Amino acid sequence: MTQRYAFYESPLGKILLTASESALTGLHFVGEKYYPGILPTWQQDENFIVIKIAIAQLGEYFAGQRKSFDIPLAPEGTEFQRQVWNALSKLRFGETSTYAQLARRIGNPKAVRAVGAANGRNPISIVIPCHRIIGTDGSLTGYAGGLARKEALLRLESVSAEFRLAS
Amino acid sequence: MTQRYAFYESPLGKILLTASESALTGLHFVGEKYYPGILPTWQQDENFIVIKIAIAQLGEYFAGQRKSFDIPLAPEGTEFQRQVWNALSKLRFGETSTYAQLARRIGNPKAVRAVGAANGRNPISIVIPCHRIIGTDGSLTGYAGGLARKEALLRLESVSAEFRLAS
DNA sequence: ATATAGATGTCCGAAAACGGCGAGTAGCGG
DNA sequence: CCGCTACTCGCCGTTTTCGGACATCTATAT
Repeated sequence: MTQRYAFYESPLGKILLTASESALTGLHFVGEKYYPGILPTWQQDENFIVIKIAIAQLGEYFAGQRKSFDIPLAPEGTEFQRQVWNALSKLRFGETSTYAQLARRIGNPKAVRAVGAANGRNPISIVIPCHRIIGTDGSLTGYAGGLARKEALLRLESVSAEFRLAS
Repeated sequence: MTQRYAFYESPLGKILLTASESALTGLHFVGEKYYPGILPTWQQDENFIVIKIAIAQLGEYFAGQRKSFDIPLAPEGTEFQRQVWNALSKLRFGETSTYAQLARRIGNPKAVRAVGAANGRNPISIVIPCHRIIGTDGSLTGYAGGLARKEALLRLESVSAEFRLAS
């Protein structure tokens, strides 16, 4: 399957975006744990419509001026993984939840660790907000892009949220 | 057919060399799996020209000072076996390949096991470098003279190869 | 002719190892 | 006691590993 891709320089590091014919399929920090790399058959195209939209909305997001994304998504994964990612997508800007809650939400309350794994394999970071999931005890526990980025994202969202409440 | 023969004491054990009128026909470790033995009609002669050359070049090879042999060869075997041995001879010092690759090389990609068998029946060890063939997964899998000798030969060549690169 | 064995490689299923967790317990200091 | 940390153990989907069953082609022995 041929894919288009482009890079975006975010405040947290270079990001690789990949897209199929009609939807976003990947969003990874360059060099992160599950960084997919680029296949020779893919073509670079920062003007492809889906990618263009994504980059624009990411810019607004990092500027604190966007609280939800509106991009067609097509994450590839197993049935279970898509369930998790679906539930993830329902979390709003600034909201956090726990692995256990997420497991309950998908009706599989004991699959806590499996949820953690699926969370880690989220192919579309930020847009599918896997960074909003923390441990029951409040610790960050893990992030494919590194804990520093997870903390930064959460701070960005909490600051903006507080700002919204205060204003 | 009358044959001349002689023994050579190598670092890896005693070797029997046999020659026809004008070419080398055999090179076996004494006691190895397909060791041919000696017929009463053959005559021992370590000064026969072909044998003399072979012994000299073997000495240089084991000393790490020779990377290819220049001896007239006359291995006896079926059409298929000679194809395999021919392909084998094109492998250079330090190079390794797999049974599958060798099968492809002779245009008979599915005859992997047959290639293995033909490989094992190689009558002129070392000079026809059947020891340079390993399994696709990297395992040594087998050698008529015993795996220990195969490993020793490969190590000798790889060490020398590295030395060659480093110098 | 026919059957069998061999210095392989591929495929498929079972089994084990591995994680971005949580709950429960046991030990420590205050 | 209370709070904290460190540890063990159960849970569940995914990934990796491992083992056995074939496919396939010669050469050799019946």
